[in-house]
Amino acid sequence: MAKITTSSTRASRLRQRSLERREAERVRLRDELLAVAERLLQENGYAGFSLRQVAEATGYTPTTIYRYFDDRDALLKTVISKWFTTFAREQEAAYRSASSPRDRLMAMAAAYLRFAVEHPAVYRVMFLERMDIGLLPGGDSFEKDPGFGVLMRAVTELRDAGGTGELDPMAAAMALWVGLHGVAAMAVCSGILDGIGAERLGMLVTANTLSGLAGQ
Amino acid sequence: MAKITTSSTRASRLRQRSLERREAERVRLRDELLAVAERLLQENGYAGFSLRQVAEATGYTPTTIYRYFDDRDALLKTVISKWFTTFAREQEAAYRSASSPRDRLMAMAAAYLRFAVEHPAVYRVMFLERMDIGLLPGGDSFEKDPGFGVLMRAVTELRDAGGTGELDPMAAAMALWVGLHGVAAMAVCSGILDGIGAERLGMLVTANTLSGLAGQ
DNA sequence: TGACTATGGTAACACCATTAACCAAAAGCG
DNA sequence: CGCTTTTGGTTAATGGTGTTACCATAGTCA
Repeated sequence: MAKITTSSTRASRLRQRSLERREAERVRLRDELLAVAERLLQENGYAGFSLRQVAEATGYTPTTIYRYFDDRDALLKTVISKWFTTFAREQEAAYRSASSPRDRLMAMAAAYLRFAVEHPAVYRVMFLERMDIGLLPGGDSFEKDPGFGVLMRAVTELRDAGGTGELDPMAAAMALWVGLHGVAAMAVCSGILDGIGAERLGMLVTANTLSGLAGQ
Repeated sequence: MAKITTSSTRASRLRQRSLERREAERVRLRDELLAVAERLLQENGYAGFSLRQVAEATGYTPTTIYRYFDDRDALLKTVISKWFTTFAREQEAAYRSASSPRDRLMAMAAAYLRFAVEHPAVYRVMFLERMDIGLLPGGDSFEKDPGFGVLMRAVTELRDAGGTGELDPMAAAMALWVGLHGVAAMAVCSGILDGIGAERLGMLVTANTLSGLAGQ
């Protein structure tokens, strides 16, 4: 009886280890697929990122990817969602880097453009080419996104300090955002801003918008 | 002698007519290809517009299109260049619709957003997805584009009226444009602005930028 | 051991742009 | 008129894409 029990637990331990190895290998391959997909996306852009290339780079066949992701969009979505987290973290860091509402917003604007300029292909997918992917809460609840939640917080503080008159914080935040988005879109889509400097123009636009809001 | 001459001119006239018919048929088919390509682009967007579909819709084979255009990009470029002309005409009309620099810029902003909202797929290709296509003069000479030339004119007039301080008109025009572009990009890429109203936000952003510029 | 499942691969379908080879008809010309 | 060349279309093929159905092997577990 004791012998049988021992043997049984030993077998179950072996089985357990095997399961763990399998599971570890599974997440390892999944992570590798994600890493390769991210690299290809940054190198070749959205259009130049294909399942076949991901498969080729990892030494598997394209169909294998379907064991780990529903389809191309699901893979892309997983890659991009990590970037949304990074984006939010950087915005929060910029928020904390200053104390006055105005300085905070200027720091966040600088961080916003830095993100776009440093990761142009990623920015394109996030905010231009695949905005439909649904990682940004749409409609009137987009402030639920962590990255824009901190923007809303800063803008609300600015209003409480009397910096936006009676204007709806949502509208004020939008006004600030679209200016940055315009600069960023220009920067990542064309060379038009190369000579001007996206950061410089972004600071000008943001400062303008802030003083415009102050006059409301 | 006279007879021969007559016969010769008659033959040459027939030949001339034949040439004209051929030429007319050639431009007709070319125009049909352009019209179908434009329609498909507006219906399906840039990604969903293919030579095969254009060929299918016109009753020809895909290869025939290569007799009239170098490749897919050349066809797209021809379609889009007509839209740049339309865009410039609308901007000029907006410019003429008001008399003061400020009113002119507000009217142009409204026209800009109307263009984007009414032709979202076209706007996307022109200013987001295929800005590389080279129809906008790049670098520091982008004011050579007719549509932005009139913007530069209006901004220069605004400066002469004391509306932008000593700020470079180019920078001021950029500041105005990127705000609109941000709103437009948001409008054509997502439903985020559906509840807010792109035109309303665009007017707010433009008014903000103008009052910000006035404080320079 | 035998059934079941998980994870890979193969082959195929349906698209896509692009190119080469080809062919009929028209144009040009002696 | 008859010959050659050019024009305007075709078919066939190359190489790329996402995606699916099916198969084989190996591991899990009764």
